[in-house]
Amino acid sequence: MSRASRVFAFRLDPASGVPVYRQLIDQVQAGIASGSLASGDQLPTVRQVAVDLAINPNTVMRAYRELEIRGVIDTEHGTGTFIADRKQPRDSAERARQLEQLATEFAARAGTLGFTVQQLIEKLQEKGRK
Amino acid sequence: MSRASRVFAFRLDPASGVPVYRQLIDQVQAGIASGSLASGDQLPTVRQVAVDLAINPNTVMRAYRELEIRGVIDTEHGTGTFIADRKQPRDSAERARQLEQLATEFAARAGTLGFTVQQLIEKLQEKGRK
Amino acid sequence: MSRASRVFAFRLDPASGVPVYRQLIDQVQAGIASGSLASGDQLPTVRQVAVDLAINPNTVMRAYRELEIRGVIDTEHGTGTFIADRKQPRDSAERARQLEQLATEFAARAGTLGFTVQQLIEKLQEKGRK
Amino acid sequence: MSRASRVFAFRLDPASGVPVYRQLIDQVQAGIASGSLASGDQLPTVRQVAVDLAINPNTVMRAYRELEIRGVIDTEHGTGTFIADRKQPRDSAERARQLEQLATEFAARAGTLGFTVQQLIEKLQEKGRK
DNA sequence: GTGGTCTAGACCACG
DNA sequence: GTGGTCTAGACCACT
Repeated sequence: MSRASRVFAFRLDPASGVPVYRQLIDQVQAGIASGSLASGDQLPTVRQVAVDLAINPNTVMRAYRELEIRGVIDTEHGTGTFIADRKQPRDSAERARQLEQLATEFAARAGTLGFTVQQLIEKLQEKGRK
Repeated sequence: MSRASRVFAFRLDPASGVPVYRQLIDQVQAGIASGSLASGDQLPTVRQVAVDLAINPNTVMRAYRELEIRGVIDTEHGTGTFIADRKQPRDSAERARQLEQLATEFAARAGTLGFTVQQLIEKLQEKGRK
Repeated sequence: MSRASRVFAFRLDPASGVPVYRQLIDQVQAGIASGSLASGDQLPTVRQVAVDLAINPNTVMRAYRELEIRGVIDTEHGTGTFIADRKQPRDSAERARQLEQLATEFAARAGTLGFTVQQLIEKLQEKGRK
Repeated sequence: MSRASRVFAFRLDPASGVPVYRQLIDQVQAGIASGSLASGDQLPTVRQVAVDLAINPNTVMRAYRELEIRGVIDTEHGTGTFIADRKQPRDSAERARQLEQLATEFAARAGTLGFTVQQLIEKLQEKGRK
């Protein structure tokens, strides 16, 4: 299987209460974190996503635009939308603190919803394999 | 420790994009599913929740109202709000959805901060060992 | 005249070819740079701007949203939109370079359009006084 | 130095939000207004501009076409593109608009970078003295 | 009454 | 064909 044939696909959860554009943003960011999206990869076109998910193109564009403002993607007018080069990380002490905080909050949220940390780790690993 | 002294506490995640009232509803349902809330348990008052979380009482009221409509809680005027007797089916599909959503959200936030999912998993495992 | 009575007003130039939402963004940023907008100042409401300029509220919201993503303004749901606290500047060498570059580009653009730098300085001073 | 050897060069500002074809049109008009372009002067070819600015020839063609429609330039098939004979009224309103727009844009960019308009003015004056 | 999300659909800009 | 801007209008969330 060639890498180029891999297609990034969005999925919506209409029951989640999370706004559609936000789900799209989260999935791109999660794709980058899990390694399924890398710098230079092309995202599906605005219209393609709109058709696939049966949503309005404007909603897709809004998500892509916000990702562009944040520097996560580059859009090239008339060409397509691509994952941007990762900007260099900040100082490492600050980063270690951020990771610690994220993990702590994650564990707390899991507990609140009645899941064990182990269950969540497994779910994360599953996402990484996809 | 008496059961009645157990305090159910809500937590909000402003970064999640999930509407506040929806987070409240989810946490009550999750508490029931996980066993930390059982029939007859009292929920904190609308005012108490509003003060604790620094949100508008109307928002809390709306969440409680929707839970009452669903038959999840009983509101006894002048007394308080309690988990209803009615058996709640442990909606496993709903719980799977919440787990999925939580994992996606944190993978996305890891990506936003420039971490990989693998780094997050390692941090969580490290915390689990402590 | 009390400071609080000062009202920030947008103006559109329909002949400029610059997208409306972009004109709004630029005017907020210019207002901050010129000192006519400061941290905590409230911007006119989305609907008010839409009515004043006879444009669609969505266009205004788009401008405000982009400013919020960039950290220039804070929006408080149900309350209004406010100029955010200035985030601390970066290291001074980098900043001096940026200012130098901006001034150089400014002078070049002025020349291309057939204006003298002096004319532009006067226009900038005029904007600062408003 | 012969007059014909003078080269008219376009400059693009990708940060301005102004459409490319519009920037080209403005610069020709400004060149005429400021006297750096006069009747009979030849403009660079469509291909040359496209290569220099790394833009699509169609974009250049569209700008030239619009200028021709306005009577600002004459396109002589197989020969080149020239500033038209017809007297161009020095449209002072249009030039005032451009000056205003330029000042607003740079004030906005100063604000984005965390500078005040006053700082920008001082830098410009400093450059002017050199 | 404040901002927020989404749809439908038109028209523009760029390659 | 790609992305971009704007309008009109509905319905939701929060104070």
